[in-house]
Amino acid sequence: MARVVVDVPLAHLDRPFDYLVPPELDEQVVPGCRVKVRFAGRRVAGYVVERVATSAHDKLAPIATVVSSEPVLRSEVLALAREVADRYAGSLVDVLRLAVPPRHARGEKAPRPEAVEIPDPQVAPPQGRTVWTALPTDDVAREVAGLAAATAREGRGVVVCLPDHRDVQRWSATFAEVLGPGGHVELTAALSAERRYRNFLAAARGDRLVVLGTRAAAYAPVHDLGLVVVVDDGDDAHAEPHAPYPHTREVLLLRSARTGAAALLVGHARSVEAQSLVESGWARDRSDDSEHRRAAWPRVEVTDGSEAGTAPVRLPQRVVRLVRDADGPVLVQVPRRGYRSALACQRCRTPARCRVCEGPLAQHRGGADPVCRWCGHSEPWQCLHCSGTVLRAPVVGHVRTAEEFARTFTDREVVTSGGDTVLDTVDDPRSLVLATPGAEPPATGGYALVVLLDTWLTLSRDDVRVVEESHRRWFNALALARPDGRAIAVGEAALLQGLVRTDPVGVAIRELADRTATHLPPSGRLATIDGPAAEIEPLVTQPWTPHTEVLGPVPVPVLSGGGPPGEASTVRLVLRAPRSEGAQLAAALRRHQIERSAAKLAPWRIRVDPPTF
DNA sequence: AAAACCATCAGT
DNA sequence: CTGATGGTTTTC
Repeated sequence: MARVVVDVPLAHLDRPFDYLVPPELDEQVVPGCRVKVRFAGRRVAGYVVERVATSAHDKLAPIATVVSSEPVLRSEVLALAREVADRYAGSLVDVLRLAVPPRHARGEKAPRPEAVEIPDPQVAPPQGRTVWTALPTDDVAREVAGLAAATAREGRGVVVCLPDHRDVQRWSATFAEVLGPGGHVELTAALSAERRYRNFLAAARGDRLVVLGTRAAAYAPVHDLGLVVVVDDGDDAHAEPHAPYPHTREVLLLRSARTGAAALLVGHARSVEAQSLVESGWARDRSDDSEHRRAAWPRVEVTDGSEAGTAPVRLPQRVVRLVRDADGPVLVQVPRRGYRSALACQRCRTPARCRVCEGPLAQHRGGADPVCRWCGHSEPWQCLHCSGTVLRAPVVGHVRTAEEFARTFTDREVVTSGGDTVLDTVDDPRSLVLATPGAEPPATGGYALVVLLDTWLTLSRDDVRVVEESHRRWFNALALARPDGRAIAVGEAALLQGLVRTDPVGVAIRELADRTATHLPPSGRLATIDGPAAEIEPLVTQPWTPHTEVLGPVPVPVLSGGGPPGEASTVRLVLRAPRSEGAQLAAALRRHQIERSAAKLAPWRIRVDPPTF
């Protein structure tokens, strides 16, 4: 007999089913292989998870066919996927869809790659768990490649996850240098189906020990895992957009915990989650003191854009002067337009928060009382700081930034990077690059000057993570400056102290304290449930866990491409629980989904610890 | 989408 | 009590 996980998404069928193995298939049915079975009259795909001698069930159906004997679902990955599904109140097969790429027959038949010898990097394999907040002068890719080489030379596997495939390509070049040709494989969705499956199999078969990839690579079936690395874990590309919405950092931390593999979170900025791991003692802190930081980061100055006797301008004279004086490429970071901005006090610019739950406020019609986006509470607003009663919603006009810059700096080669035209690198010293956050191309030798425009606009985003996320973007841009480079930010100095001191850890410490005070992740556990108002409203009185606090329901902002028009309105419930009750909360959410799927009702959309909400 | 399950009821 | 019937539930 064989225990089979069937590929059906229904929550109440999220468990293995037993099947008879016909004698002629006996040798082919191995744990981890793909099979087809008859399930409720239908032929469905499945994975064999175990061969067993007995079953609690008496009338077993036979396995219909073996798709392939290739064991693509290793037991370590299966256990990880189960843990991820439980943590996020989702189904195992939903996680397996992320973990195991589609089969490609040609890729499976292709000859296996030859064994290679990895050069000795002359460093010890890493141990324990580390949060490394790197300086611009650190060659992070090369150092991580060295750690990977040291681990692989001991016969142990390595998984390195980067935000997007552009980063993977850059790092891959460095890995090829350090580990030699064939020392590692890439695993990203940008690869062809065949290439992706071949690389996956190279890891699954133990032919390659080092995997470099994007979020799906977190489940790479490398043998004897020895090291997991998450690069720039604050980047929202690490958050999986498909149910159950797992985050690469959490997946790899779970994996490190269950296998005992060393773990490294590295980036130029520090996420509050990383800081929380340091403060709880779970991970070691690797960061630099202010003296080393001053030497390695560019000097940052702030200008508020106010010229003598005039209103603040977008491109202050001080910035124009620095750009004119810069002898080398210049990077100008321009925040993307189209953010939903948070409401703030017109007079003192203090962000407007709900008096009941500290949630962000939204104003649906001008002049109407603001409504809390978390708990729905509404009342006339008054600023807690200055008692002002007028709210402002920062709005930015349509500015043709590139044209404006080309006119101002006629001796510069003005280029843009962002949206669907992202530059890989820049090497003309006359270049002035206008880039949106995350799309900044590295310049050969580094930038002479980095300009951060409109920091007030970046900071006005309506999002719990604004401060953390803004600083992450700024530090990543600043890290592209050359060692003697300079930087200038246009904004309010009082709000940019962490930036001026180039102190990513300080920013993370303050933000984490803030999260702790409001019982938000990572200090607390948070979940959101989206569903039809009639179904969600009764949940308000539900006893979730002893200390779960229920906020809302509130209308779901905008469901882009969601349900058919005219469908009953969707609302969102927000649940806040202590971290210690996280598993209990996820289990309670899961029980609702099971009940619903058994009753043939559409599942609710449930997110546990969403990066933003 | 088939099979198993279950309640109901006519006919003994 | 049995067997036929039809709707519901389960899904190995």
